[in-house]
Amino acid sequence: MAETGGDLPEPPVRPARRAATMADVAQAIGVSHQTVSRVLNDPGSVSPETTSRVLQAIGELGYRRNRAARALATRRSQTIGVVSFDTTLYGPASTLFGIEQAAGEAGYAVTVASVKAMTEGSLREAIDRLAMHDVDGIVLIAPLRDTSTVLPVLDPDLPAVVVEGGRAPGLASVCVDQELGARLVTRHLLDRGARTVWHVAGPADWIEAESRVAGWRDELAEAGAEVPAPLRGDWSPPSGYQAGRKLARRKDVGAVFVANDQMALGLLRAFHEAGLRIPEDVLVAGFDDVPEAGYYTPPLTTVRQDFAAVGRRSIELVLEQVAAGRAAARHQVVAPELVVRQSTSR
Amino acid sequence: MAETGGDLPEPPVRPARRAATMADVAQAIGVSHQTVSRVLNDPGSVSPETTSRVLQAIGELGYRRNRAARALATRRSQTIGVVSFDTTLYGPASTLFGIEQAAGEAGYAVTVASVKAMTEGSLREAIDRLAMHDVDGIVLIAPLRDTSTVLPVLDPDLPAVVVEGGRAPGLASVCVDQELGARLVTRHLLDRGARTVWHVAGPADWIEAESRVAGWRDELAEAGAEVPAPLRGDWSPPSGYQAGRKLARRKDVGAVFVANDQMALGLLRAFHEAGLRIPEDVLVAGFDDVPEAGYYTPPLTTVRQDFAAVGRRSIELVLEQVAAGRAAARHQVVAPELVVRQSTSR
DNA sequence: GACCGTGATGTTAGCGGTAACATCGCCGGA
DNA sequence: TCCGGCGATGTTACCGCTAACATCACGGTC
Repeated sequence: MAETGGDLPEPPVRPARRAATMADVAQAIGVSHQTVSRVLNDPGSVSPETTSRVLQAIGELGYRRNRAARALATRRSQTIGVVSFDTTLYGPASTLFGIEQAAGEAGYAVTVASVKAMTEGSLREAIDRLAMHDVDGIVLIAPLRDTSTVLPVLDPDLPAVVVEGGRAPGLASVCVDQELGARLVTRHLLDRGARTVWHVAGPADWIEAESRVAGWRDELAEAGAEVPAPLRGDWSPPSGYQAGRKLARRKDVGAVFVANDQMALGLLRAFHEAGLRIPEDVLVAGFDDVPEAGYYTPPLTTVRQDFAAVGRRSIELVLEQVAAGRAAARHQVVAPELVVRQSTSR
Repeated sequence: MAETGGDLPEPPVRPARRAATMADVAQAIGVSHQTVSRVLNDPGSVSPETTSRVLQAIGELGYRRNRAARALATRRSQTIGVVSFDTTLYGPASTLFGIEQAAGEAGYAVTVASVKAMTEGSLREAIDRLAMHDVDGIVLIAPLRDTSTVLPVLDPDLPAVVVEGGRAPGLASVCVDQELGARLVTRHLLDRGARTVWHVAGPADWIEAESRVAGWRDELAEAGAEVPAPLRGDWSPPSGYQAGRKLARRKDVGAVFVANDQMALGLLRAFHEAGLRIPEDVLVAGFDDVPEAGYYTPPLTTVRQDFAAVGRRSIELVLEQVAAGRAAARHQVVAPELVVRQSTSR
């Protein structure tokens, strides 16, 4: 996309004083700037005596690398771009935190572009904003089932990892094993005496939601239990509340698996208002293990996702591609963990 | 702080092909690269005919600005650094989201450095990581009362804004009016018939916590009500739970103002376990208005903070300083809003 | 007709670094 | 003793852009 005048802000006033450069360090001790560069980047190629003189001068002059110059010379920015859906939600916020920690440890900066809707248009706009900052790679937290919105907006030459998304040809990806998590919690509810398990699912176009539906459905089928039609939510507490009101009107609901903890909270609210006791009357379980889940009324059984591990793995994969100079369609899966609390303990 | 060899990752393989440059665009239509630069940065200084030829060539060649070169030439990176405490918490995550949106609209990238503890050491490390990326300004989400940990780590020449922090000489800042929020909710509880209001406060060294204590205390004093000693939490649900257990043992607790919604959730849990009914037996209110607060059992009265506005104001202030080339110790206050729900409706 | 000012565009240099090629001295082998 | 190789360091050029200075043509005024 071409930029035109007016898109960027006016370059502001230059800083009052400039920092020491390699040329300054070199001149101070009578070596070439190339020698200073070698000390920092290829230390074995400089004699120990010269190396220590250079390091001392660096310390005395307060020299600090100039990222812009290095990026220009190497054509690399040491920056990873992250495109994410709503980062005030616990899952994306936690994944982003993990990404930022892992990137920092690898010496990379993280630039974030958030999108409000996972449409091709808003993804393209976010990726264009990142491309303007010459990121070396992209981590795309795009939990959509349909990767047809993702592939057209990615530059095939730019290293990329999709997190919690569908398997796309040629793309690396990291995800938590959603189906396994759903199976674990469904099995748990059946083991606690439920004849079948109702399900409040996430949005139909989210691959996480679909995987959880698949895991719940498969586990029920394998147990020979009836498979009721799932209800649909949008991850928010109000949508869980509405689903809870519907389920509360039925007489045959003994257990509910809710696709995330926030909707589970809404559902608990609705059941409470309808006079249902958890877990005496209905077993309830969620997914995610948000920090508050242990303090719901009652404390919620849930499936814990290791978002920090997801963040670390995605940085590992994207930097592997950056270092190799080419894409690598590797796929990594992080295991979930069932956390049993009072909402299923009767 | 001087960098030495080994601190940065090995510069990776260069991209396979290089993007079009201004020189390419210029050569394609027979003008100078300076003319191309003028079209993008000073459009009024080039004739309309030449301007349209340049823009067409830019589109055809897929020219995209090179940020590193421009940063080197102007000594500006168009990047704002954000230092924040735990960005998986709702407040910091929401503020960060607001900052990222506002910066994007102003044509700036945001680079984030998260810290786990608000100590001088970890703040310095985070700011050093940002300085390595030559940020043009810093937004420091540092809700500590004692700015003595903040001032030593900030470069006086680097534009900075402190968010939710103490007033420090020479620093710009943005905050929500915490005292006002605390007064509003305390007044509300008194108006609902409480003879006095107990308080579960945040950590003693957080300025938000102290401001909320001050607002609660002042409102009680003005109402001629007894001022009980506040209990201390650390913002987490478990700490609210412990406070709730202590309060539940007393016979004289008719209303509690909890310093955030997560601790309020824990306190509600403890009261429930002790057989106390909210709001029949005790009125309970929180602070923040997290999205789940409306679905607590019962739905929680709380004080809503406009984190998005905080984010926008902080970007406005930091970019004002960047443009002016000097610090401006302006201070902006965002008003809170009382949200009344069932936990105080009897 | 000459001269001066101004708008439009071109030329040159530098921002701070890395990479490629050059130079020099020393050491070992013939 | 001479020559070649290699380690350590220096020199030059370039990365892509902006800024400062230069050039040219045209129009207006004297």
